[in-house]
Amino acid sequence: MQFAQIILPLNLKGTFTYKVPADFLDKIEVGMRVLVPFRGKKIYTGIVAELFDNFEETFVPKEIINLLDNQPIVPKQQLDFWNWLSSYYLCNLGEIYRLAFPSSLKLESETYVRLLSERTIDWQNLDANETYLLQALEVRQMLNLQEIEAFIPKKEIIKTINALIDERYISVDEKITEKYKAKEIAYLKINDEALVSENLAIILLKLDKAKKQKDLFLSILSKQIDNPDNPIRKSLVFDEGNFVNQQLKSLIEKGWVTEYYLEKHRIDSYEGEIEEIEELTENQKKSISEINQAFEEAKNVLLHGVTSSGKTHIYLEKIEDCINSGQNVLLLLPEIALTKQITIRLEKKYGKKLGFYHNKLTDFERVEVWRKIKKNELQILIGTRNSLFLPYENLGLIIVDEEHDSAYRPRDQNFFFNAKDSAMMLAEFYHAKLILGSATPSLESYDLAMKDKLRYVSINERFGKVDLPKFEIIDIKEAQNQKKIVGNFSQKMIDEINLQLDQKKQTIILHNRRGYANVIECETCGHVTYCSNCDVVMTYHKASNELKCHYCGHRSGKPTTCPSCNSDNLNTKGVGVEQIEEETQKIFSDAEVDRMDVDAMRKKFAYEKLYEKLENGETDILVGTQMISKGLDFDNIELVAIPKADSMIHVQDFRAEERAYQLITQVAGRAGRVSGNGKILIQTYNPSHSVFELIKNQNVKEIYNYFLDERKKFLYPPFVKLIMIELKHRKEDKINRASQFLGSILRKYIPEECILGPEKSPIARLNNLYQYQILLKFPKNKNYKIYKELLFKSLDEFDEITAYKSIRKDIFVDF
DNA sequence: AGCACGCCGACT
DNA sequence: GTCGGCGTGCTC
Repeated sequence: MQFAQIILPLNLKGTFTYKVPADFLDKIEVGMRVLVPFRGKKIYTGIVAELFDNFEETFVPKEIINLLDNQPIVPKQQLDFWNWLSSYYLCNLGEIYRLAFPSSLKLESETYVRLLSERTIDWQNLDANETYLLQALEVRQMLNLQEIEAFIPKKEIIKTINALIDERYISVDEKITEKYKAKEIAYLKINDEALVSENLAIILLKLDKAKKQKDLFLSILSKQIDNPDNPIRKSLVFDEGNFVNQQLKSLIEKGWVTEYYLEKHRIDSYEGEIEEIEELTENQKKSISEINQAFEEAKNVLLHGVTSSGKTHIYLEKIEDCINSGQNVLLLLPEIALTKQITIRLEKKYGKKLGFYHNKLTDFERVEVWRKIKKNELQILIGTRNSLFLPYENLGLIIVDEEHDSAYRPRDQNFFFNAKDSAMMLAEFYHAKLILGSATPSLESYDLAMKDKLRYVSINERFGKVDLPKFEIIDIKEAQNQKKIVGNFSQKMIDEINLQLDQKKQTIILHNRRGYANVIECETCGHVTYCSNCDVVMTYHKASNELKCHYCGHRSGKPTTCPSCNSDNLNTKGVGVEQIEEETQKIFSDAEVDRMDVDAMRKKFAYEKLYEKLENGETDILVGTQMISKGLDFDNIELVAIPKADSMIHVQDFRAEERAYQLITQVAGRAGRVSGNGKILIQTYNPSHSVFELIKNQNVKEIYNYFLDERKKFLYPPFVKLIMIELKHRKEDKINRASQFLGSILRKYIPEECILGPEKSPIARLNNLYQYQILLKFPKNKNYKIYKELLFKSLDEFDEITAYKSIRKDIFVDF
């Protein structure tokens, strides 16, 4: 194979062709890393995507500089997966590669500047920057751009370097440096021949003159004799005896002691005792056998288990099965931080065979996990969506916990993909089994399960037959009419919370809106403050006494008078969680009230502190946003109150009701986990709204059928496939024209009824970029592929207009 | 993506 | 007059 298609870590379409030099012909394989030149001298680490012989020379390909691996680092299954992602989500392979690899595995050449000696420097004719640079280079022969930045302003660097190149004082080169360094720890040992007793006696005699050296020698010796199999840490010996390197050095020079290094793994593994899992209940056993049945039929599973039904136990059992059959497991979680329980359990059982992979790891830690997976040293990997890209060799089972969670499809980073759906494809490429688990499955998964494309396994009873929480709807309008209301709380809700306080039980109040008030409005002229970067009203945060934009993070001080008319008649509109907290504090003045939202949790250890308070029963009432629906498993919570449930429904998003259902049900799951006395109070102006009625009855089938009917009626997933194209640019007229143009291209190929827009995005400007969007509703049959091809074609046609190249284009498939 | 090349405004 | 802005073009 003479030629190779290489994936580069750049957001460019397709792959690039390189020639394989003769030395590598018999070594190179698909999936290996190579160093290739790209655009002048720059060198990148690419991935071999394909090898082939006949190449029609329409251009002269460059040669591969070096082969970095002895064996493929990206398994075949992963490359298939990348290709699928690229075509399904319309993103470039380079973007996927960038996301998949820790950056230390993607060596990139660095530009550095070198002093040439061929001319004597004429210092008179140099400007200040040129003088600085040359002086610096006289001290250190080579400097990289970052180092130069320390003493020359960023803007002037290029100019300075170019001027000096012209004068032939310096030259510019590219250098590749290995970034990853194993963390090494120094150990000491007495050499074998020194240990022979007659030698030992002589040594000790000789050391009589050097007291400190003798002490050091003896200190090492005693440790080595006490524990011959344990390596002796140098730092430990030094700390104990206050030794210094010079003393060690002379012992080494005399050939009595050796200093050696061992690689330390940055990630500490669990070293405690290993524990067996508990016995399963009848219900759980039944689910297991249903799952086994499904696996035998080569079907994947949707495990729909009410909160605290013990889904985790079932995962553990299936993980065990998979490992016993000699294969490995990937357990995906929406976010690693909040899911302690399963981790602890698995850690106790699998110890060092368990690995973690998530965004909080440093790059080097990621590399270590990569290597361990590659070497097949881990049997279980627990991780967030990025762990889909690890180089598994022997994957037998993928579990996606909380499969409905929107953290699997974040909209604001990289290219868009849904980790849950991607996991299903990955499982297919590996011929691995898959379990999606949730107490509130996404409608899409539920629909698949009803069609038996996923096997539906449900557990509708809590672990230990604990009763499920009861739901009650409070008509706030009626309460208002009867004047039985304080602020946002009906008397009924207040009474119920007081009842809990009397019994020393804890209460959760859910209000899913950050800040104190949505807006500060001038009552005189109607002025409201908009974010300077976005087309969004700033939210008032009382706790920090400022206005915040929840979209770009912009902050500004709280105005005391109207910025427009100077009136001091300012009023707040729209209730945020801070205000609910304030009211709660006022109404239940003796209770300890805490708030849990992104703003309150920003401080270091805020979460840990709050968690402890809750655990110790110090907190009586916890007020929070959707954050409180995750990971708070406390036995003493019995009441969940939702004073303004309507705010969750009145969001313009076709998933709003589904999300409201999921959020309420998830929070409800926190109540009465042990006692079975859980109670959920939902306050609303629309007590007869179908969603609330359905939630109250908790009839899963009815709820999902209702959602499905709605989606069918208004043509939304799972009945159609949605693709959103979002165009962004600093100039509104440009983006307007461009999106109209893209719309017209699309209409040329695709039927009118499939295309909505272009129109301004609900947030017309974000971070100073104007946004327009086009929504595509494609049929969910064989035509989907055809339409998608046509979409490809349209986008290509759009890209040909050079004037629109600077427009940012984000594509959200199945968003 | 990023980097070079090329054509128009505000300054020594 | 220049410096530097960013629109445009290209990368195997």
